[in-house]
Amino acid sequence: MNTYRIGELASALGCSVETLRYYEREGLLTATGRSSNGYRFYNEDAVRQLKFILRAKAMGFSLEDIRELLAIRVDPKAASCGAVRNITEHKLQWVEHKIAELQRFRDALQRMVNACCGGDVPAEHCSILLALDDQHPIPGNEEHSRD
Amino acid sequence: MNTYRIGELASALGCSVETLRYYEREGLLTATGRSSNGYRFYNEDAVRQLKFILRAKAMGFSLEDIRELLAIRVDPKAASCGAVRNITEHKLQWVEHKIAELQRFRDALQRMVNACCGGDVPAEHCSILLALDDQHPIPGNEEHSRD
DNA sequence: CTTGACCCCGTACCCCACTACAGGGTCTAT
DNA sequence: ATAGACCCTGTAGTGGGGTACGGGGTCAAG
Repeated sequence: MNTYRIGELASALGCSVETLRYYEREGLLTATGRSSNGYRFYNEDAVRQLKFILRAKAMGFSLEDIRELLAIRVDPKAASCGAVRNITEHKLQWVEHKIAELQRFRDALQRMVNACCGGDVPAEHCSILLALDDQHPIPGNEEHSRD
Repeated sequence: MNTYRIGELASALGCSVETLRYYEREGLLTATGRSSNGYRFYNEDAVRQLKFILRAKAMGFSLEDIRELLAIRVDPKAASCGAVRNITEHKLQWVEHKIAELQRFRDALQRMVNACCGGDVPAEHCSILLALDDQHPIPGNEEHSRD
């Protein structure tokens, strides 16, 4: 099985060497091992784990969140499939909650954009500014907005 | 016109006195004036501006975004409605991107849960890493999972 | 006239997720 | 044998968005 040195891994997945060492300190990604010269090395499993971390981060998860998500991978032989499913179901609900939250943001922003003429017109009556002022709620803001 | 002291304003709108002083340092909300004793006071305009800031923050705008929006709000004749919409649309796209990624993740978790026997079996195949790894989709779960 | 709530300013500190050194060791090519 | 790329550790700094603290002034009630 081929292995990677820290710099190879970093450039392969587009993060910095310092970030990898930081993740190791934070317990998110421990190197597969050390060569006799003390250099870290990483195998394909580590590569996959790092991919996971970077993706999760791009989704807006904090490193703390990611630490928890990684824990789902509890040493697979020791844990029962049922236990893992419980954790996963719990996380699933949590992710759905996050999605719902973001969708509310999106809907509010969308309503503002829709209501805005967006032209070269002076922004005196800009409906976005008005919406943020909450003087005149944008139509549809309260009526049928069951998310 | 009635005015508020910093503590009154803070408790009225639910932020801390320190935050208000911080916003002043950051140029987001300057007090209407100072009394003879040096105390800041705020009028209704300031109250509305703070409401604006807090709502925008709740929408997910950064203080930097808000600084821009405020500049427009304060002098709406000088700015076009389109400029305001640009900022908002940009944020909107960002949020939509996050939602899409989260949904992908949710689907992966869902597939994991569905594929899991949930029994007392060792969890060797229940890896969240596998679930997110496009190279190794959970068998039989790629066909009808278009949300 | 003291007590306590409120305000002032300045500075330092917090968390998060890095990023940047400094000072050293290792490996490979020339 | 030396240059240059790479690696190590440890510590310090960054930026965003505040929060806490120390030392002091102000003001109304008792």
